Amino acid sequence: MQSTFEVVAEPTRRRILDLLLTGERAVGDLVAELAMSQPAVSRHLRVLRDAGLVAPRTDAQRRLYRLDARPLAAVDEWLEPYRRLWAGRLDSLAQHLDEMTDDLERKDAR
Amino acid sequence: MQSTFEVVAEPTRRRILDLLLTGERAVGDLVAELAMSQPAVSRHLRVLRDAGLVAPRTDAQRRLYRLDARPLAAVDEWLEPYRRLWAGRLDSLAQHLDEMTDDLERKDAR
DNA sequence: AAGTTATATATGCTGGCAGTTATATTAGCG
DNA sequence: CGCTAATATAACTGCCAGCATATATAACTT
Repeated sequence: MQSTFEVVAEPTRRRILDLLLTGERAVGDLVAELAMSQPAVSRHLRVLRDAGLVAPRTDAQRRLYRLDARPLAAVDEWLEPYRRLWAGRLDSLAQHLDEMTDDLERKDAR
Repeated sequence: MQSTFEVVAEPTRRRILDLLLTGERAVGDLVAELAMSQPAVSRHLRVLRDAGLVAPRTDAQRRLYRLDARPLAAVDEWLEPYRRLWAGRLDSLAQHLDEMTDDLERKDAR
């Protein structure tokens, strides 16, 4: 099994996720929008499914895939310490403190 | 040339970036911390350099590499529309509005 | 039940990536 | 100037990812 990073590194797979942002789609629809064979798309969907990033729903012969963004939180978390490095330096400390406050609130909410 | 996504998908390269978070390091230091041959590490550094994620500074025979996180902003931006999907739904709209306000402020600052 | 539609899996090919060892390069040192 | 140290590049190898074609599976249609 691949990490979320590797799964999302593939351009076509990112494209698929972007398409699913607007709502669920059948495999055929995706094939039409990506210039690629149906098996290739099904394979990418398999990888995305194994990573927990998409989930299929049966509708007659079609499989409608919907997005599940939760695994992407891992990427976001890895990015966290870098974020304040590319942001303006002066307000980075304030931003950091804001984020920590957010974290605490989130923990309280659970 | 690889995209920032692909560059960062490689676990060893992420590890290198993580190590550089605490400050610049010589190649030899990195080799010591990663269980890997020196040429392998130099190769990863080449990829990271080409991606603009690290930059070397000469110190006698050694090359000290420092982090440059700016290219990671592209990853962060791609992540943006997904972020509110894994966040709690109820406050996601407010969060979205906050982010848009931040964007405006950032534009003003430029 | 046979035919059709929609998707998944099998198979084979190919290119590129990450690792190794060997060698080149560059800088300091006696 | 020869020698050592530190890093980069070259050459080779094994492997895996992504693609296409061919085939299997599943569901609907008549």
